[in-house]
Amino acid sequence: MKINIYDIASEADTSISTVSRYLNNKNVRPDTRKRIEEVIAKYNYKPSAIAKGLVAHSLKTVAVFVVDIRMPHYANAAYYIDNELAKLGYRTIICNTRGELTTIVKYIEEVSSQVDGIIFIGSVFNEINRFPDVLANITNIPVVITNGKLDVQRCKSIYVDDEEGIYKATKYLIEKNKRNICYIQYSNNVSALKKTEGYKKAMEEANLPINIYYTNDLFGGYEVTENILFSYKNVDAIISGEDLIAIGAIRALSCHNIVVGKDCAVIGFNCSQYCELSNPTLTAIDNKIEESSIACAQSLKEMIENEEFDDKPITFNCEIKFGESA
Amino acid sequence: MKINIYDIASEADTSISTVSRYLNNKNVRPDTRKRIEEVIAKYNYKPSAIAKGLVAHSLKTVAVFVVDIRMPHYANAAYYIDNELAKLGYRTIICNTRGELTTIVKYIEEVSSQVDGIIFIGSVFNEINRFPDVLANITNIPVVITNGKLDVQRCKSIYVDDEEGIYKATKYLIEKNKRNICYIQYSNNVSALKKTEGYKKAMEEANLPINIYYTNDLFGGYEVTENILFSYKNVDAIISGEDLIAIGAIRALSCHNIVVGKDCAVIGFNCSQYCELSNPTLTAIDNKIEESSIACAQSLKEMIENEEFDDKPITFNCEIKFGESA
DNA sequence: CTGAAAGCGCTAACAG
DNA sequence: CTGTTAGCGCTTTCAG
Repeated sequence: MKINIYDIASEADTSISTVSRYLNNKNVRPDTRKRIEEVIAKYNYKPSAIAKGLVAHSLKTVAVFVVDIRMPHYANAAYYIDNELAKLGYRTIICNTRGELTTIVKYIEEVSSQVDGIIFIGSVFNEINRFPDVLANITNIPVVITNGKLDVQRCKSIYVDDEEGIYKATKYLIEKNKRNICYIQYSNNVSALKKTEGYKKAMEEANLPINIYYTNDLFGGYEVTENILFSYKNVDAIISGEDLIAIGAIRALSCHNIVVGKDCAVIGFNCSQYCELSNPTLTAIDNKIEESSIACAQSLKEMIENEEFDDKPITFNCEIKFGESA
Repeated sequence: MKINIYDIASEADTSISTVSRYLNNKNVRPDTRKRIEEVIAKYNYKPSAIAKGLVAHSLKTVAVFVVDIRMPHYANAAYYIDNELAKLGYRTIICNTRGELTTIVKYIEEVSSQVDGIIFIGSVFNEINRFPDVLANITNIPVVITNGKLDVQRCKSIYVDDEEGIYKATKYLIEKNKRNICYIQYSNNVSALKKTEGYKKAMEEANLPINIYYTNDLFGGYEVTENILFSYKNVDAIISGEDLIAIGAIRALSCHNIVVGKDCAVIGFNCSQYCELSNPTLTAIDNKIEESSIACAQSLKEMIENEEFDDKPITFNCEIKFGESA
């Protein structure tokens, strides 16, 4: 039933090498070419990418590890990476790990012998360094990681200066005469901690009180803000390391009849599309997802195709993108 | 440099078949097993998934076609599908097509000879039927499509009754004494048109005026609603076939000091996580993304692993999930 | 321009 | 339990 290159060759009365040449756009005499074309059309033959892959030692496929594709940050990253990789001739396998070590390990084991390289999005994946036997799986292929560094031969790091981003945001609020600025930390990976440091640094420099709240729930901004309003009544600004938390904060403030942007400023992080849908629209730190994602894809392609690569990390700086909330 | 099964066999002083048996957890005498294990560990050997795939005629990989992974609906679908497929032993290749025919064609050609099956999310992909030569690419593998049917041998359809969903929502508003209900149609694929039909049907049955507005911009809800407020001042309810449009509508209404949920009701569609972040929270049609996505994954697995399959379409019905906006 | 033959790394009879 | 052998479907020398 399944047609292969031998079938085509015999029916077109030529050799498999000639069919192979035809398939790879090499020189084939017009009449031979015509016969091959007819047989291929007749049987609707498609060469096996797997067999091709065995010879080429590559399926032109890359795995992208994210925490959860439903979160706008990862969805954006996956979108831009897939887009860029497609241009560069690679397919994208998506791995939703939920940040769970067991899931990460399972995906790495399954995928590492099938892909040409791996992109890890997010500092959670630094955890892998603690498990040498897991690391061993990716020792043969190039990897790119954002906001981190893996202890393997061929690893490229793409950094986004999260700390500086939140520092900038905090400074901005201080300049706008905000004095009671709270920070809501979401999760506790390396990036989350750095962001918190940025807040602390700016507040300390200005000799202002530090007030940090925590949540691990992406939709927990509302609840945390209710706590803030209860425990820190004169709050006049809230910053969060994640847009969705900030949007939750806006909702809570509005429910308490606090005019967001005036009575209390709010700044988010990631600059996801939802900033524009928030009411009022959210001011947020733009952490250059598109640029950094494209850099991930391009760097990995370089590493896959050349033994040598520039292992100097790439760093992107954040900017504030203004909405109505601050 | 690259180690293969021959290297392991010779260094462990046994045959490749024995190594193969070891790798596939078959019976191997303890001492032989031990030698093999040592050599494998020494060289950090990982069997090639590609070579395995060539023999098995399968890489245990599935392609999922979406319009844009950044849209919550597709992100959710991709998440649940990846999750379910992972449980079933398959990897997920993601294809962001933006709904562009050329991109769809390109991805199909690249991917069809590499994957065990394809899942198409969304009625846009019905367009493929118009191009027999594209269809020819997927004639050898099983496909699953939501809200559509492709003219290939092995196609399973998973439907979500969008029309009924919007019909239900409209009826509900009518029962709540809303009389000037507008509908905002987003994009114009089969599903979008069906939703509009659901609205029309309910309005006609109740002898109420039909007012349909259009946008192709996922973030265009704000603008359209401004138009509505200008041209149809006594509007008392807005329904949209997409949550983000509805959230934009809420924003516009609020800006005009119209109390959403009281003066004007708003109902969205998809029941994405952002319903809860909206201010006020959005009432929306739950179109069972999790259930239908799992059904996609399971159906495709059945089709991949069995020549026979139940080609009866599966249909899911929508429910209203209440927030504060209606 | 074309064909024969070797090989990519693994699995699966088959005979021992 | 183990080794030999023949593929899986393609690319790539190397002669012709």
